[in-house]
Amino acid sequence: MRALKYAILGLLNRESMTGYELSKVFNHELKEFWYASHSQIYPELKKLNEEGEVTFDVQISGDILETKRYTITESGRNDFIKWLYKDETIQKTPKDPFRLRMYFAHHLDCKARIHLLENQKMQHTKRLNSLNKTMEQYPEVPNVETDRFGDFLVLRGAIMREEQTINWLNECMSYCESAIEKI
Amino acid sequence: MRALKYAILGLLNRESMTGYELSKVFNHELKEFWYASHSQIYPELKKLNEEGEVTFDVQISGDILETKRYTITESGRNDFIKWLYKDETIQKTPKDPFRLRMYFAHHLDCKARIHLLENQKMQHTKRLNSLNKTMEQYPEVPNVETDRFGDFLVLRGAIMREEQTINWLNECMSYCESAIEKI
DNA sequence: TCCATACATGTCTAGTATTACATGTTTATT
DNA sequence: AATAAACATGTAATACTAGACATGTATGGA
Repeated sequence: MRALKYAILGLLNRESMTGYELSKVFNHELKEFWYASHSQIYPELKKLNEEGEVTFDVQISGDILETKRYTITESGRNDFIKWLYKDETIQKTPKDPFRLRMYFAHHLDCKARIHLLENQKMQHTKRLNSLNKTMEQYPEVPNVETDRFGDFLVLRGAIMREEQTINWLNECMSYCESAIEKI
Repeated sequence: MRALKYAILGLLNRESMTGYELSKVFNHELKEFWYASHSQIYPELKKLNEEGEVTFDVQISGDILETKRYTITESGRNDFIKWLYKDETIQKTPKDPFRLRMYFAHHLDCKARIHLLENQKMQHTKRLNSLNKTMEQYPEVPNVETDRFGDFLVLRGAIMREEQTINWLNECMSYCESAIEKI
């Protein structure tokens, strides 16, 4: 599948970047649907270069610090566009360790369960707030032809995902609470 | 983290099972939040046995076919319960290759984009229908003390997740369609 | 001038996961 | 009697990912 390959090609297709810059993008703008650490990015760039998908120029920052600025090649661009059009089977539902825990939750007393749920809710709420903050940059739907449109779509998706998760957590808590009241 | 370890221990804590049976559970009941293929399960069972978390009895099905029925040990049960109570940091948002694709979608014309979105929607709708079918087994919320309660919670979560995904796909399509109308 | 933070690039190891390889039995249907 | 599908258990090769290890430069503030 090599999703990382296409993620990198897609970004380089916007503009030439260094490995370090790619790394920052993965851990900020893209982090709601893809991410990679520098220990994955540097080897992948090396491989893409060997495959002729990207080239690089060595530049000097300051006095001696070398940086490699990578640029997508024609072949890389073709591969990227081909990948973009591919219809795909939906992925398996992603693994979720918290849901695994809740699946076995009847071994916990209700209080412990609610505590775990509250903890999750707090963290998801934090994430949602931060996403909503980012959304303020988009007072209206960006033009479909710009790359800001893609940003906007996945940001909307991330917000909806967090809201839905919080709804689920609330529902779980209310079930547990109504069980306590029955006693 | 070893989530697979605890998933297996949790299931064996319900009842003794063979590797083959575990494999079926992972690919059916648990598949909305965890899964594993037999090539992961058999080595993990071997390891858990070496660690003293599970024991097994060899049984004969039919004339000569040997099957190993695994049982959780006291130590395994303790480890499992300890894991169950652990508060945890929420995981990173799961990677999603389709959202990655949508992020770069402005390179696609609107028709192609809608086609991809429709394809996703169809598949998620199918999954949602099948989940709703499963939900028919639960005409009411099961008792909190039973393991059916956990089943029910994660099933509700899976349904909400699919509904939300479909909402997002619809929203994406409507943005694309309104862009076509403008022309 | 010192120090902290950010910039910048890489490798290595361990853990996790997927797919293919490999083998054989049992049961139900035709 | 033949065949297909399900039962049953494993290993090997490959891929992916995270975290630690390793090294050094540049910049801005105290």
